Amino acid sequence: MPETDADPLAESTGYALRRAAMSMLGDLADRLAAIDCRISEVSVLLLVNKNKDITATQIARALEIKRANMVGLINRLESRGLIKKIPLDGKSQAIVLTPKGGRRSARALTITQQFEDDLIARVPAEHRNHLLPALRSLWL
Amino acid sequence: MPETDADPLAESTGYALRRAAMSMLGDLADRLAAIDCRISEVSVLLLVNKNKDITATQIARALEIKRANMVGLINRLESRGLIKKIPLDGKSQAIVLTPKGGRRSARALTITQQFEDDLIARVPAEHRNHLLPALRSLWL
DNA sequence: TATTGTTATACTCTATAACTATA
DNA sequence: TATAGTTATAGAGTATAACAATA
Repeated sequence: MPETDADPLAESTGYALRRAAMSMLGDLADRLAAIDCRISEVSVLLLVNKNKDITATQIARALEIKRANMVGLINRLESRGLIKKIPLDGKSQAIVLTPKGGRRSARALTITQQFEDDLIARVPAEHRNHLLPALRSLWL
Repeated sequence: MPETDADPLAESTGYALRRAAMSMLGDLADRLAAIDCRISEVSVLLLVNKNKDITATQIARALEIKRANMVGLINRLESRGLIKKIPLDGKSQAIVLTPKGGRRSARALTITQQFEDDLIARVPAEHRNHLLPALRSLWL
């Protein structure tokens, strides 16, 4: 059976970057299904946990999510009782974790840290310490 | 002005991988707009150019695209006169480049090779040779 | 029976434009 | 004037289930 010749994609760092990211995101999404959360939702929970009285706009800037797309994300977390909104003034509102959200955030942190350990363990030792700096150099 | 504390995301290889891939894909998509092609379309053109009489199902396997999602992709390329379908038997059909598709594929290759060079150039020299093998180890 | 191509459908993520109210 | 939150909308990628025709 003749295999397809994937060149020049096979030698492409860009293509490998996309495939590695897709693979990684699929794995992480599967693990986060255990706490009924999407990757984007967990990103918000962890960020809110670390930053008291952060606003939706600040979250959007930190995660490079468009403000318009924060609305559904925040509302979904709020409707599940994981976060609540607290008015800071007439215009801004802080996003804070509820007790339930705090517990969910803690579980999310456990899962993501284990995920991170497993991810790094798959990289051969001689390349391991180069990966994060290399990725950061591409992270405009 | 207090900045947001993005930890633990800031130290996460998984997060950096996602951000690097998103940044890279955005850059590439911008460059491919010059030849009015999406990234997925160019992937198909380059693959078809390298593999004579490849079928849509084989393309789908090589690029890890679901067969159902190949239909629109192939039809869009066909309606623009870049590829044509040639029956192999009553069930399978080869996807081949038209002359116009061949020229488009050549331009796509020039753009993607320049893109690749620019991408690699952004990685500090001491990490450069480690990136591709590290990514491949994560590419399940 | 398994495979190819296809239709239909749905969900996620991303993106822009424009509106309201407030700083 | 600029910013925060929001609405509406659209495009792109990805996913599954199911079907007809053919190997």
